[in-house]
Amino acid sequence: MYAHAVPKVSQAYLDARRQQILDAARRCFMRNGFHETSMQDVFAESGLSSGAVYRYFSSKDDMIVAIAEENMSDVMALVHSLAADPHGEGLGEALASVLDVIREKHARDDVGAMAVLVWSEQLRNPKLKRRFESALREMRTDLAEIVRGHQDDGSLPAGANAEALAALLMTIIPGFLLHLALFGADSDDGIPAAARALWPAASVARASES
Amino acid sequence: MYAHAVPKVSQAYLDARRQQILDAARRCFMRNGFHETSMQDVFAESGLSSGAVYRYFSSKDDMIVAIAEENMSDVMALVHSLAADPHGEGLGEALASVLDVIREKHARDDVGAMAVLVWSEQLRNPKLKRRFESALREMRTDLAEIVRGHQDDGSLPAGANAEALAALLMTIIPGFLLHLALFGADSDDGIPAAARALWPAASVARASES
DNA sequence: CAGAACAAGGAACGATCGTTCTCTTATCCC
DNA sequence: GGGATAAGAGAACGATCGTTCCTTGTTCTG
Repeated sequence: MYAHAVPKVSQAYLDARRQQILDAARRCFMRNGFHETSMQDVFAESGLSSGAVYRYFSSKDDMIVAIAEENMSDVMALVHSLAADPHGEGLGEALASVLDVIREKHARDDVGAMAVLVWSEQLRNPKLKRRFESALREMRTDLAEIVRGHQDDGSLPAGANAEALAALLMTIIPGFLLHLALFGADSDDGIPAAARALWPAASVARASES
Repeated sequence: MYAHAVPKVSQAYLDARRQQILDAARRCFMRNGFHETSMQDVFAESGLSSGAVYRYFSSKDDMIVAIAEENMSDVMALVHSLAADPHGEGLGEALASVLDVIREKHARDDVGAMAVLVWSEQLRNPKLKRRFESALREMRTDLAEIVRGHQDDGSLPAGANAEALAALLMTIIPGFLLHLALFGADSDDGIPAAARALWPAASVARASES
């Protein structure tokens, strides 16, 4: 006769508390890394007790995975939305706008530094590793499609393997994330601009060949 | 059990012991990361006692820094030696041979995975951060010189900022290291080949423009 | 051959770790 | 409004951490 297993507080309340813990944990992890951060640090930062936190996360590892996946899908979404909508311009323009958006996101919440933490964690956590592998593969597939488009219009060498070209171009994204983590979002690299210069729009490329 | 306590001993002996500890530590760190590895793990892996290990390294952090710097300068040396001797071919060929050498080194001793650990550590360790920053800057300067050469022979756009182009190309190296750490040295990516296709030697580029 | 010098061994330390458990407080339904 | 129950607090736990320190054994020096 358990007609109603009614919670004592609203779902929205529970969600808010969970997010409050995740936000605090993120700040801690960003400050000290996953394994140099103690649960006591998270309790203090969140303003909650161990009992409360352990109600929402069954272990420290659970929390790490939750945050890692959040960061992973953030970057994924960024790249995917821009890859799906190729802006009509050249490959350089597409790549540059991905990098610009990543830089903005890094200025807002240090996505580069968190990415580095996640890469390192993923080496040891099989669950994260699987997620990360499939995320990268998916991004590479998206990118290969774009590469093929640019091979057709002549702005990329037609003979080359599109998947391999995509894999090469893909490495620029983690490389840029590391660059941001190291030098900051304000660093005066002209990396996106360099991408635009290196792979100009097809019409420009054709014009300059005259 | 073991050859007990060796007194007054040659410098070569001391160096060998130190290296024995570093090698053991490297294996441990590779297996479990820096902070998930305990000193007890290192004692066991090296076959030495805490007393012995602490004679050679004053703290765990000291050991981490020693190993991180070793890995950093390994990669540095690899890239530098190939960058200094540009092989006469195109930019793609130069980049591809750097990547090939890095892949071989990864097959031998997991340089990609260790690099990821170091990046993450460097976020929190100011000493490592400084070393890493200056290492990257140095590599970028080398690379910018090469870029300028290829701008002069027309295989790269002359109008673009050479430093920024170098910074963009640089991101490929950590990106590739991460790729290796994730997918392994045997993964059937054609990334070096893609680099060759993307930036062929100047003569080839000129010939294909006909 | 005595004993100084010193590398290596390993027990032990206090601190801190992640987690559990008990108790209090707040909220809901009837 | 009272009983049931969930949320949260916080003391306490055993384990394990990095490190210290005293001992042991060996080879060198004089």
